[in-house]
Amino acid sequence: MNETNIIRSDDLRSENRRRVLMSLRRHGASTPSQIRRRTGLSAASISSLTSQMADQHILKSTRLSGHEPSTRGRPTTQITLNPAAGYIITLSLTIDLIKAQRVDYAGEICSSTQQIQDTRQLNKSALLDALIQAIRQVLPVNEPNSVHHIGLGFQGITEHASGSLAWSPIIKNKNIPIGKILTDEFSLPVSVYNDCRLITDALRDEMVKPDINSFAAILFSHGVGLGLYLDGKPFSGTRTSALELGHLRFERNGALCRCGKFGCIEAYAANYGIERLACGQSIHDEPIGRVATSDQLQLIGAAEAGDRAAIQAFTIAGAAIGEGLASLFTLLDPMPVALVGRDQRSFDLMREPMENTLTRELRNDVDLADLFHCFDESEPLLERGLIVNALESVDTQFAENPAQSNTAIPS
Amino acid sequence: MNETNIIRSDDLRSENRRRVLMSLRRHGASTPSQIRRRTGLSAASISSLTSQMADQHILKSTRLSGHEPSTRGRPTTQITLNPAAGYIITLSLTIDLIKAQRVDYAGEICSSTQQIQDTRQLNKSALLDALIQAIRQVLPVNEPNSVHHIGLGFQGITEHASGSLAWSPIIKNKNIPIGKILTDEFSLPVSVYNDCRLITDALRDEMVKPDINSFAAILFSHGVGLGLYLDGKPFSGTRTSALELGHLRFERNGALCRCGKFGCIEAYAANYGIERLACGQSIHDEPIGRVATSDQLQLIGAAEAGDRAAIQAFTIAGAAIGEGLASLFTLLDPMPVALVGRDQRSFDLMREPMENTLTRELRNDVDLADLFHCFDESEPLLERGLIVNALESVDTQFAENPAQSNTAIPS
DNA sequence: TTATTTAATTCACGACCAGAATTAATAGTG
DNA sequence: CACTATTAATTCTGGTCGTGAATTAAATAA
Repeated sequence: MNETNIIRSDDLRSENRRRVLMSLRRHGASTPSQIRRRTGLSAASISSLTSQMADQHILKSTRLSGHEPSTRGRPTTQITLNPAAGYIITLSLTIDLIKAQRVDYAGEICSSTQQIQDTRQLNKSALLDALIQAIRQVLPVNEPNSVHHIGLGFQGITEHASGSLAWSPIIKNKNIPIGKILTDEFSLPVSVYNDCRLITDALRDEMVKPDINSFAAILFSHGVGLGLYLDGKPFSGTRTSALELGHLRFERNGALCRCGKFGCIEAYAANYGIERLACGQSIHDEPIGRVATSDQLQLIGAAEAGDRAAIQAFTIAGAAIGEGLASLFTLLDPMPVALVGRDQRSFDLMREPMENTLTRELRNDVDLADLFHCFDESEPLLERGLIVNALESVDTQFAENPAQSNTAIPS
Repeated sequence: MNETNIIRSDDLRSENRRRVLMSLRRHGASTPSQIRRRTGLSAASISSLTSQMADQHILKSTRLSGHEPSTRGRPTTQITLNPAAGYIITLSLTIDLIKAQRVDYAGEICSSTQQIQDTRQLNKSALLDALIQAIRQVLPVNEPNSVHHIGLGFQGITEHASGSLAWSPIIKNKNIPIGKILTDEFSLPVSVYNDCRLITDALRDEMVKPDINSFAAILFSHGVGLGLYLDGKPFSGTRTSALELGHLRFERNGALCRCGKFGCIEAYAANYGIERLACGQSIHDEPIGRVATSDQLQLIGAAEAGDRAAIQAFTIAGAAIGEGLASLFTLLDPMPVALVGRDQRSFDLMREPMENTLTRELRNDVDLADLFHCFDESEPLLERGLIVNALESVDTQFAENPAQSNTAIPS
C-alpha cells in the first residue's frame, strides 16, 4: 500500500547492494573507502557487500600495485563492475535506422548492428520482425543466458504500465505492445522509453547539481520533445510518457501541426515548422514528412547570412519555445534547460526571442544566466541514455536476491 | 547522495513504526491483524511495534469486550492513536480571518481561536504579532512541551527550502520567512503550505484510487489555484509551491490579471474575472480587491435565470479553465480533477464549456466521464488538510528515535 | 467442564550493520 | 636489512531487526 518496499532486513541488504552498484556505475572504478564515503555505509559493510558481490562475479576487485609511487601504507584495492557479469541489448528506432547493440555490464559496447530502413514503410509485423532480427544479430551465440535486459528507445509516446508504444510519428501502427512482445520472444525484462526520457537519463550527471537537482531537456528534431528530471528522479506522465511540450498551444487557430491540431508549439519550432515558415509556405499547408539535414543546415546558413524569411522563422520558433517554457516554469518553477538538437547555431538563432518571451511571460524575475545548455547531437545522447538506463535495471536486478544471482560468468 | 535514507536496521524500525502510525491515521482504530494486512508486516512485528509504541504512550490498546455478540475465539484488541500523545497547532490565514487551533494526536480539535481582520491592512510586524498571539491563545498552559508541530496555511506562494511565504495576495509584504520566525519563537518544527497543497492533502483519501493514484485539485476563489498528487505523493515546484495554473495564458494581450500580466486564466476564471466580465466592465479594468460572497451568489442566480452577460462570463471562465487543464493534461496526462469552490452551481455553469474546450484541445480522446468531482466548501478542506498534514509530521517525528520519544503524557 | 476456535504474544533463529580489534601491505628509518 | 610507522581492508563481537513456529490468552460451543 505504501511507497517504499523496504520492510525486512533482506530488503535492506538489497538496497545497500544497489547503492554500491550505483556508486560504481556513476563514479567508475573506486576504492572501498571511496564507496564508503559516497554511500554512507561503514567500512565493514562495504567489505561485506563488495566481497559478496565479487564472489558472485558482479564486481571485480583488483589490487593495483607497483606502478604509482603511492603514499605509505597498505595500497588500496580497486573495485570495478565486472564486464563479464552479463550483457544488455539496446535497440534504437529512428526514422531511417534500426540499430541494436550488445553492451557488457561495465558499459562497453561489444557488438552492434544497424539496418537502414524507412520505418514508416513497415507494417506492424515487418517492423516487429526487423526488431527481433536486429536483437538476434547481437545476441551472444555461446552464452544466450548472459543477457539480462533489453532496452528500446524511439521517438513517440510510450505507455509505461504495459510497456507499449502508444504512438510514434515514425511508425504506421499505433498501440503496439512491444514490451510484451519482446519479453515473450526473448524471456527477458524489456524497458520501453522515448527519446526524450533517455536523453534526460544521459544528461543527468551533467545537469544535476547538488543544489538544483531538477532540469528539463528539450529535444528538437522532426518534433519538439521534452524530458524532465524533478527532484533527482526522471519524471513522466501518470500513464504515458506525456510531457508533450510541443503540443501546448502557441497560437489559437495557428499553424497546422502534424497532430492535426492548429497552433501547437511544434508547428512553429520543429524542423518542418521552421522550414515551412522560411520557405514562405502557408502555415496551414500540410507539414512535410521529413526535413533533410542538408536543408536544415542550409536554412541556418541563410539566416546567418541575413535572409529575412529564415531569420523570421527562427525568431518565431524561439518565441514558441519560450512560451512553452513559460508554461512549464509557471507550473513547475524555473529550472535549468538542456537544448538538444542538430546544430548549436540554430539555438543561437532562437535564443534571443526565446529569452525575451520568457522574461516577458514570467511574473517572477527569473535569472536566465546559465539556465540554458546546448547539445549538438542527439543520437549519441540517446544511445548513452539507453545504455545507462538498461544497465541500471540490471543493477537493480543484481542487487535483489543477494543469496543467488550467480548466473554470471567468471571473468 | 541517494533518495532513500534507510541504511541501518534502526532506520528500518523507524520506517515500520511510521507505517503502523500511517495505517492507524488513515483507517482509524484497528486490530493488530488489520494493521498486519495493511502494512504487510508479520503479526510478531506488529505486536512488537504496537506494544513498544503503547509503552511510549503513542498508541493506546484497549480490549473491547462484552458488548458485541462477537464470534468465537479470543476477542480482538483495538489499537488507537493516543490523543494525549501530544498536540499540533494549526494556523490558517485567509483574507479576513486569522484562525488558530490546537488539535490532539488523534485529530480532535481541543481549542480554537479566531480573529476577524483584514490581513491586507497589517504590516509585517503586526501580522507576525497577530499570528504569534493566535498561537499563544491555543497553547496548552500547563503542558507547553506537549505541542510537537505548527502548521501554517494561507493563499499564496510558498518557498519550501526556507519555509517562507514568498508572496500572497492577502498580505502586503513579500518574502516573509515565517517558518523560521515561528520556529525561533516557539522552538517547534513549522510547516508552511499554501491552500491548494493542503486541500489536496485533505482530498487525498477520497480522490486516490488503487489504480489511479494521481489527481489535480483546482481551487476557485479570488484566484485560481492548483494542487497536485502525482503517483500517490503531493507534488510541488522545485523551489516554490508553483503550480500556478491560474497564470498560464488564456488570451494573448487579454484581460488584465491581478498579477499585472494580460490574459492569464485567472483573469477570466477567478471571482473577480467572472464578475468583471458579467458586469460589462472592460477586461482591462483594474481587478477589484475582493468579491463579496453575496455578489457571487447573485451572479450565479442571474446566470441560472438566463442573464446573457452572466452566462457568457461563466462560459468564458469554463473555457479558460478547460484550456488550463488541456495544458496540464498535455504535460502530465489526463487525471481526475477535484473542483473546489464556493458553490456547486457555479461549476454546473462552467462545466460544459470546460469539457468542450478540453475535448477540442486534447489530441488523444480522453474519457471525461467521472473525471470531475465538485466540492462546495474550501474552508473545511483547508482545515482538514492542515490537520492531516501536521499530524503526519508528528507521526514521522514519533516514528524516529524508537528508543526515546517518551515525552508523551500518560493518558 | 471441557473442547474448540481465534487472536495476540513470546521464543528461537537467521540476517543485518556498526564499532573495535585485527590483519595486510606498503614506505620510511636507522 | 630488520624494524617501525602508516594506511587500507577485513574480521570479530555485539546489538537490533523481522519472521515463522510455538505458546498463551480469552472467548464461545458442546
